[in-house]
Amino acid sequence: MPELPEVETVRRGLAPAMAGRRILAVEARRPDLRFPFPERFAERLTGARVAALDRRGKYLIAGLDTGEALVMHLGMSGRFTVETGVNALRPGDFVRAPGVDARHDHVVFALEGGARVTFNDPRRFGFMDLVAIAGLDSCAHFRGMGPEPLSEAFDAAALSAALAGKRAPIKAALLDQKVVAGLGNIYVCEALFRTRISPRRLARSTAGARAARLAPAIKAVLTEAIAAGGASLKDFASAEGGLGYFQLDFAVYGRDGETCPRLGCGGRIARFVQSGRSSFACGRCQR
DNA sequence: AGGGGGACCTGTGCGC
DNA sequence: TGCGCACAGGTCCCCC
Repeated sequence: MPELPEVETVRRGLAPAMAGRRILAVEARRPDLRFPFPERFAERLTGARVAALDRRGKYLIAGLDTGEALVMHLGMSGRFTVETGVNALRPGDFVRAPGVDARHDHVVFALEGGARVTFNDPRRFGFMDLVAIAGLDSCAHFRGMGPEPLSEAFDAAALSAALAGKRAPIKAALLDQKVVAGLGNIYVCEALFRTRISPRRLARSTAGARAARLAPAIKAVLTEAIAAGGASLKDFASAEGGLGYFQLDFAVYGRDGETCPRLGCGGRIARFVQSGRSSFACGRCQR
């Protein structure tokens, strides 16, 4: 479920249970997710205090007082469940989010303060890693990663410079985490719709005026999505239901065949495949 | 060197 | 009801 807004929503849901707390126990129920867990994964985490829970792009970063950071990625299907007051629960009281199959509970953290945090990931495209905080920015996960789209560093000039000269379609360029961090298939489609740019347009032809429209549109669509995710945080914290991902009203994503929502356009939303992934766009108003 | 396509997994929904 | 196929929010690796 994870593009930047979803990961940020997860971060906000996990922070109260994890930030400032000591990790009392860790259980990794299999040797790997997408990648093998780091050596002595559980031992290196046990007893460590989580200083803060941060996010970079689609990654969650739990900085520890051991000098290491727990780096987590949700992949396509990763999700966390938080149960608070576990000590008060009796056997059988376990509350599970609908649609979450316990067979795919791969990592369980017991936190000081009584919370139990469970990572569930059916497809196992997610992963966890332990990285020295001193070398975090230059580690394999973050080296070369583009700016945070909601930071001041990401503006029209920065985006324009990153797109200049690129022969790839703008769709592919915006999915490239080196151009800007955190965008995925949904929000790229949505940002391109808002700016009336065709996903097929070559990135280099969007440098300049179109990039100047894109940068603020990307910030807006992400900000709105985070606000919508935040609305369902209560559900998340109580481990009931998902994050309201599909409660969000996307203008074009998943709306193949529908009439373009742009007032007065009258075009039709088409689905087509670019570099193996679905794009959704209006053929009339997006150029 | 940059970019496209396949691989990695499991689950779900659809048409037949 | 059952089967096969297409498809799903991401990233890495290989090959051109």
